[in-house]
Amino acid sequence: MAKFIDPFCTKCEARKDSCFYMLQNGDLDFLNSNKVSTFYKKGQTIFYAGRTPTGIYCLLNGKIKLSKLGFDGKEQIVRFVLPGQLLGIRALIAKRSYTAFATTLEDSTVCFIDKESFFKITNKYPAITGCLLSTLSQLLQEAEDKMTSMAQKHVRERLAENLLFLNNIYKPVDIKNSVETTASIILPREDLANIVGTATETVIRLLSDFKNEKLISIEGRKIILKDIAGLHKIARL
DNA sequence: ATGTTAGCGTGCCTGCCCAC
DNA sequence: GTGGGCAGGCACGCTAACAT
Repeated sequence: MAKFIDPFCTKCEARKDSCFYMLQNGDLDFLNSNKVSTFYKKGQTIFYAGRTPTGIYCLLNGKIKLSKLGFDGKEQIVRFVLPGQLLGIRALIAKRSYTAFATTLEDSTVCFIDKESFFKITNKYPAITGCLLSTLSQLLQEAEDKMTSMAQKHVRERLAENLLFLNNIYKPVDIKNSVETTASIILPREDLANIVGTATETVIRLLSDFKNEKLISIEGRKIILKDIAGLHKIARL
């Protein structure tokens, strides 16, 4: 279980994965004195759709899901946020309200930087703006891929695709670059269904099929991928 | 130790889409 | 029009985790 830690930005492990990696010591001190670190327990909401952003959030440790509610009140998970990634950047830059809910998937520590301080830093470092543009482009690419997948793939294919995606999310940092190594995915079936865009029962049935086909193993709530190549084939990747 | 709750798994039924 | 496949929804039972 994650513990609350409030490091100086100079010592922040997550910073090397963020757009703030190029900041010099003086500016790190400035960032450090203008950030507020908050510890959230699993399942807590960081911000709600409709709220006006007053700054940005940077995830220090833990995992966060960004989700939207459909017309019928059904949740759709649109993205995961990992340590070092920024949260709420699109709404802040677009000067719009948040369009999604941010909820912790596990105990997490989040740093909040008010928008004045954030824009002061980005104005001084054009490279950060470049990094943000790159990040937003990547998010757009992912959204387009997801849209295509939802429109053209069957639930079975989408589930395989998302299991492979989650495998990367849940990999420990030290084996992150290993293609074949698998992780234990610990996510409620309901959340999995909300990512795939289907019903919980359908996910349970398909997971059971995958298990019988020896593509995965299930230990309680843990899902472990056994046949990465097989899942790739099903997902048509 | 016991009761409660949340999550998981399964069966059954229904609706939609497509091929014939 | 009909049958088959796919997917969703509802109901129910089981189990593990949690609270008292």
